[in-house]
Amino acid sequence: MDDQTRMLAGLGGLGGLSQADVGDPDSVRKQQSLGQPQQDIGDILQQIMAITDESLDEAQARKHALNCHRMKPALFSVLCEIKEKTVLSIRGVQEEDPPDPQIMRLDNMLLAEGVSGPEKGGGSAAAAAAAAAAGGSPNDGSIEHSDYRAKLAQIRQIYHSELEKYEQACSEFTNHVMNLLREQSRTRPISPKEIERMVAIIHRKFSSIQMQLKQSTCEAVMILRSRFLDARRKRRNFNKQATEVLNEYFYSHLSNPYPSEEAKEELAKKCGITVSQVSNWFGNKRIRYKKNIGKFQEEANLYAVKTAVDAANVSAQASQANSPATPNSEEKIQTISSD
DNA sequence: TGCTATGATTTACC
DNA sequence: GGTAAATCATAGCA
Repeated sequence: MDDQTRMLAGLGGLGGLSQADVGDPDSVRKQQSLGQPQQDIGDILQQIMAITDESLDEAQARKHALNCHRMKPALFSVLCEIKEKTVLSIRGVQEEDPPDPQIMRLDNMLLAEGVSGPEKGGGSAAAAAAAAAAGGSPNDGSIEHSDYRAKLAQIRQIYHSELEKYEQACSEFTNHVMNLLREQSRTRPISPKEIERMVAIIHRKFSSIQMQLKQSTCEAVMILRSRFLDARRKRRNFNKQATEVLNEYFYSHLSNPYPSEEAKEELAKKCGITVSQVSNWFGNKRIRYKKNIGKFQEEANLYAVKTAVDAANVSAQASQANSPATPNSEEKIQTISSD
């Protein structure tokens, strides 16, 4: 059974028009002359099928006549219904697509990096996280931090402007297609559902372009991040005073050169570096000292002397402080208790 | 420019 | 999670 015959068979409910009636033009004309309502439909269909054999002018005139025919809306409604049933049975399953996991991943990443979603300081959280991961000094962090934020803001701006362009193009194309289909629905049966389906197809096509945009934005953020981290990686020697403070602690605790967390914090504060830098320094120092004690002997002696001198100075100050004019702590306790 | 010193990172171990 | 050991990468100097 071909398409036309199938469609005509489906029209059985509309006035009891039989396939034989429709298939035979003579029979249609005969019935038309009898004034039966089904003859109208048969005639219309016959004219539709014959339209391709006619000249353009004839066809236009015929089209106009058909458009104005009183039975046209009913016929199109039935044709739409049949079309809907056949199309839905084929495509219905494909339409309920779950959200694309890749798009979801990209969305989550762009949101976490502060590129999409509400603006929250141009991704300062990400910058701070990157800085923390690098364990960089708090002193030089601000310049690179603001640089990172500026670059991220630039990416964000490009992303949003491209997204806007994409949405505009998508909506323009959708409107164009919808208008076209509405226009065509005057001459061929197109249901609103079919238009909706077409819109969904267009959106699916455009979403693949959107995914490419999201993907390239993610790549740009990744490159920026790695560059930012690489920049933090650049080594800068600690200043002389900081190295001296660290060495003093190291050589005065040579039997156990493992500063506690509190000591590390204290040293970090004194040297103007981070606790993790203090840990790195002690880690490097321990292993390098152990590997080549001979080389570090001179340095060790130097700091031993320095420590001894400092200790002597402290004790001299203490003994001065403990002179009869000022009572020592034991005497203080006694004084307090006697009160 | 090559060498050494040194801060940072990585990997494995406890 | 802290540390040892190896390694990387760069600053600084002759």
